[in-house]
Amino acid sequence: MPLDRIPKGKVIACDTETTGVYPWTGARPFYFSFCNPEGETGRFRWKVDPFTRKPIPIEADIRQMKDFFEDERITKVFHVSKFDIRMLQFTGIEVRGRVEDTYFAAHTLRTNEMTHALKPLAKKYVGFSDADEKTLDKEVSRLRRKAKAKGWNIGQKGRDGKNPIKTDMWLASDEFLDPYGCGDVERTILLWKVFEDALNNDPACRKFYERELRLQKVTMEMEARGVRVKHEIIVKEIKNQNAEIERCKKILQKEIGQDFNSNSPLQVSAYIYKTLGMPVRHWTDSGQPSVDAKALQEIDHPTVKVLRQHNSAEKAISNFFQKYLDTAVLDEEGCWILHPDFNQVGPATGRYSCRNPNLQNAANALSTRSDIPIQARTPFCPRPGYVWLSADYSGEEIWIFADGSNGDAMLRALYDGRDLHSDAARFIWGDEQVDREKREGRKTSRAKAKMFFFGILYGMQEKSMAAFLDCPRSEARATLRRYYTLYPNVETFMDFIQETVRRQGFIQTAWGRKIFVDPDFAYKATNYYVQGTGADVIKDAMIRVNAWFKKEKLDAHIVMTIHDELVVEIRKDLLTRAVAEKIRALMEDHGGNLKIKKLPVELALVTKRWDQKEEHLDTSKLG
DNA sequence: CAACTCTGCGCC
DNA sequence: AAAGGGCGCAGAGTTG
Repeated sequence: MPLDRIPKGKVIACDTETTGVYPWTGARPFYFSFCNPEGETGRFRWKVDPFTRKPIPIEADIRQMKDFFEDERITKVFHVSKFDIRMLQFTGIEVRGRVEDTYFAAHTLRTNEMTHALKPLAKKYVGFSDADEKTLDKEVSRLRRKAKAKGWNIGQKGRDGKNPIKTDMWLASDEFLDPYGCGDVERTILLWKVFEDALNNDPACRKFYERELRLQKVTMEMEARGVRVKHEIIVKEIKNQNAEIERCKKILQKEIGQDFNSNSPLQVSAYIYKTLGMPVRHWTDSGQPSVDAKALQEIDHPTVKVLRQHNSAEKAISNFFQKYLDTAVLDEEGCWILHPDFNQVGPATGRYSCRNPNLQNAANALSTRSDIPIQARTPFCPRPGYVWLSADYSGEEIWIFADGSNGDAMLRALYDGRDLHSDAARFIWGDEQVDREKREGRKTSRAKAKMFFFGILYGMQEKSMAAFLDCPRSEARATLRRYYTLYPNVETFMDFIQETVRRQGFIQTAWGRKIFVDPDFAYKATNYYVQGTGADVIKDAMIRVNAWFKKEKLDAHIVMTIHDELVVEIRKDLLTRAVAEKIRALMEDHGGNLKIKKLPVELALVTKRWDQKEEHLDTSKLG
């Protein structure tokens, strides 16, 4: 049985159970558990009002927890500390002193772990059974049905898309909840013992673990600040897209059938390949005839065009605008704000990922390759009195590639400010073709050369390359050879990286951070190097930029991080030339981890709406 | 009903 | 032998 207090110790694992995952709309903790290295557990449990879902705090517990969490001498260990620290903040409890995080540790030590969730990790590394979760899940499912009948306010699906069972643990009795709640802190402390040793034995690894801990403060500020969206624009966009859906639906029902569902790949496939009798040219991974955009684009048929317009409109609503509407919250100033959930160590490469909503994939009609573009950035805008400075590393991948591979020709071209993809297009397909396209206002060859580079980087094989270039394999091979002649480092670097993976099972970014790669998938490793190094670049930059804002007490805030881009919200009158250039310089400085002098950063300005970004900001025009 | 896979698609 | 990398999201369809 857990104690009704916090066990003694210098290092304590902590966890909270909550009424939801989204504190911005009222989710709060109602269960707080603790475990010391000796395995003694303790917990506080508060009642939850079944109609408001609000936990009823006990003042004495809060006082005890404040004494504990504010005590700088005690190390607190969490699994995904960001979540618990924020939940505690919303309860009026500040977490001070050293924080350790088994989630960060797991990811830093083994980037290729199947999952970094607490229960599977504990099962794998310390043999801790995960049976308690299933037992509790079953009980909560049962109680949810009873609660529903009583008219209680039980968790709805939505917002996070997660199982609402996880948000209704407050329904369970101690008998069911304690083994689970205290199980998690027991797992955490056991895992920490293992991971702490591992980190101590690997100082290089610890360096990156420490960086994640420092970066988390930046992440939490970024999320708390959030991103403003205009509610009325979202509503208007949904209305417009709905009208488009209705228009398309009428045509599709008339042409194909009353109950035709264009969201069903199965039904679309039947229509395209059976009813219309089109030849199958594209296949899905599992060998089914594909009806993706690429396949449909090749079919010149009026109804198919309507089908694609319909799907685009549906996606605009479901994937973007509806999600924004569902997750936006009203702040004190009357602005609608999105508070996304950034994951610092989601991707295996060390990049950030983002969800609820994902701000890293907001459709941008200006840069999309689709011929039916979605414009999802229209509702995004700076807060009143602020502007956005959008700073992105221009051509980051190719700079990192050239740097890592010591590509003389590539570096020379980059330093000369040449357009590498244009050069490559000329080299591969000839001046005549490129010049002709230029006169006709097209950039087909250049775009193809760019895709060619990324294809190589992503490990594209000859077969796909031939399909991409629409030529026989022999010709694709010849084209690749010519590309290698222009940039010899591409071939040697790819070979070197893949050989490294086969030999040692991991690669190292320019920062020296290890990324583990399955030797059977060595072709992925070159991209891992570039993507992973890019992650190192922006993570260091975020820490520097944020620290400088703090030091200068500047009313400026990072609001988004999009792989090679930072969006900074800054009070309008503070965005001077000096400030803009300082941000640029802080980002361009790679701390000597690259051989090149700097990674060039381009600045852009957003004053009204994200989709009306003014590119190539000339900072000399600022005050 | 919840959890899973498959398909497709937006971004870098 | 075969493979274009990394994500999050939603809907359809299946499974238990």
